[in-house]
Amino acid sequence: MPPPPRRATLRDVAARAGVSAAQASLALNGRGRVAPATAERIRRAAAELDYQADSRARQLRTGQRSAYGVVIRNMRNPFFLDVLSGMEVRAHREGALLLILSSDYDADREAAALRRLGAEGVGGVAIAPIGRAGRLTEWIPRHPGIPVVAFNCTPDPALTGAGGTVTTVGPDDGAAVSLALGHLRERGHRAATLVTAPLELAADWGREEEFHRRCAEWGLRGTVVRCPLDHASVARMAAERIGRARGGGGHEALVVNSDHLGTAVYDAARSLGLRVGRDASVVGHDDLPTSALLDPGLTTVALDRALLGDHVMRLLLSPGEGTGADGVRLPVHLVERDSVAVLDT
Amino acid sequence: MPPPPRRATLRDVAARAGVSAAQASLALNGRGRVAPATAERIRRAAAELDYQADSRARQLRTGQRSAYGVVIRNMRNPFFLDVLSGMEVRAHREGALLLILSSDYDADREAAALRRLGAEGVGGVAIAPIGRAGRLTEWIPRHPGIPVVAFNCTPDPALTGAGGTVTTVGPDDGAAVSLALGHLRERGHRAATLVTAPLELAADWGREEEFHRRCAEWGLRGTVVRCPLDHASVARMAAERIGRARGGGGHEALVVNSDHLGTAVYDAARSLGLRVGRDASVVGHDDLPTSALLDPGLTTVALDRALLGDHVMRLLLSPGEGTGADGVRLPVHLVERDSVAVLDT
DNA sequence: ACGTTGTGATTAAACGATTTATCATGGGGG
DNA sequence: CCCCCATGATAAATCGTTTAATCACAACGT
Repeated sequence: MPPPPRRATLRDVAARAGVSAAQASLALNGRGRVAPATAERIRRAAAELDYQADSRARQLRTGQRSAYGVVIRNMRNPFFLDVLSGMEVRAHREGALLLILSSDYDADREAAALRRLGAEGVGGVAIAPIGRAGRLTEWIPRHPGIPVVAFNCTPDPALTGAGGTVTTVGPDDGAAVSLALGHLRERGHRAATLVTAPLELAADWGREEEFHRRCAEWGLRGTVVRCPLDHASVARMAAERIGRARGGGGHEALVVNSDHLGTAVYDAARSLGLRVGRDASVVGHDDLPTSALLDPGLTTVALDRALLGDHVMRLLLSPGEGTGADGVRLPVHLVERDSVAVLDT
Repeated sequence: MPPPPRRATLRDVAARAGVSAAQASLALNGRGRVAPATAERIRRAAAELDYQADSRARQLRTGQRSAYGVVIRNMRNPFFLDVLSGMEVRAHREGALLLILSSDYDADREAAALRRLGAEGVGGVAIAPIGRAGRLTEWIPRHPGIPVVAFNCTPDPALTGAGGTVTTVGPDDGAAVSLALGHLRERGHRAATLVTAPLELAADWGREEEFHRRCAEWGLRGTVVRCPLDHASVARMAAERIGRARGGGGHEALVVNSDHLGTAVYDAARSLGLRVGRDASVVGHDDLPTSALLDPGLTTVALDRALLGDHVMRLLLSPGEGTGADGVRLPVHLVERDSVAVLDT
């Protein structure tokens, strides 16, 4: 009986070609001095055995790395899918692999994921961090030379100062806020509410600062409310605020950081027997596929998600290339639909 | 100047604990005979250095594998996102990692992805195959002992017979077709059209066979049309068919294999100035988030996508456990909305 | 006093690839 | 005739880990 078949190894190829393993390696990588005839024999042997170098062994020896880690906040948000897709396209072009983990908005899981990726010998880590800097600041100096790209968050000096090559890429927070607030202002609004995550989870505090600045500049009454970013919590919070505003003869205009939460606001309005775009206003973020289909359509601040993914991957593959101190800020645009009421002043 | 910092290695830990690398390894893995005091010293050293065993080296030595490959058809379909999410949850519980690649409906890319995963030393491969069996049949015998789970496709004898541990998990095609056709029949339809991918891409031919069987059984006029499964092609095809049916005084009822394509039918109807659910009918598959928001709501055959992912991952981790010859068929249910017209006969 | 047993530690070999140093051989030039 | 060099091939070290084989040493029984 033949031995149980196993994947062909370099020795097998060498043996079949009647040559040493060293020659086989050199020939297949086209590196050393190998007689043309021998090289050909080796290549044929490799082809016949369908030889493929064990990537683990190779990487162990050479120290090079071809897998890249991606830590996202959760796997159910279509937003990430498009980002991943953008990353995948470029990764495929460069022969890189993507290891995908979810932190699930949990700091411990995030830390565990990072540890794991470190052990796995990954060539870089793209992460949508939760909270400000967090455990990432500890990880970075312990993994020197491994580029980190933080995406979808505000550039954090604590991070870039941690020693490694850290780049941040995300939407241009300033522009996003301006767009949302500008739109509200144009439609006659004098007040706006920014809905953001609890302090320990929020990674886009830049947007918040920008919000205050703009409100001051434009004389809007700006409020920031922190709220767990799940559907139920946001719906509850929105219902409460919309109700209160209406009671006082006012009008609640919410700016939420995802279209997912926009729909929560719709539900809140509906539960109050009110209609978004008339009795209350929302501006979302991301322009998800569902947003155009809502009734009324959700006005939202959008960016090219695949482009975001592409940038992330590019920065992972050639770190720090052509980026300023505060990373890459991607252009955003407003998708104007009907979720913002026109107020006559 | 101190040497450039690198990740701590087992030797470093051993050195710091004043002991040999072997003892360090044994102590950290709790395997051999090591004095309690020494073990403690080693553990402390490891903790101080934040040591984490290099997974590549370990796997090279032990032959164990902890990464699993996932080859999906394309990354932009939210369907896969939920499947991935389901996989990720279980993978995380078992300490497994997910390597995600996209075949992009291209046989060569699929083959390349498989080769790559083989070289990467994955512990198993989950794949949503394109076409019937395809290159997968060559890959399997060359990678003995590596479980393969084909998902979202009809069980293929060519695959299960290829030597390895191959399991198929997907929706119960029979039930899905029955549900769709049954619904049409209840609403007075006497004819139905199944839209499916071109032969070389279709992985769910079982559904087609079932379609014919049911149509015969229920006396429906069943047509199968093959069509590239992108929005434009389906829209064109649908417009053509709907127009023709109407011209002949009939009514076109399409069964499409994804809600993505359902929206293409909506567009086709709209371009003809017609309304789905009245002038033409569609039954989709998957119940995507957008489907409920369409106007009229898209009637669709759905399954629990996270459960699918969970099954896939479970079968990857403990191959062949409690599964019959034709794999796991998941229950499906009909989400009844308004995209199917009621015909009075 | 001496072999036995057992404990705790070390040495060394492996995993599969890459790469440096070494070696054999034959031809050409002095 | 001898030396040197180019060419093509090989042996051996290495990456970081695990693990089988070995070893040092003390305690113990007879």
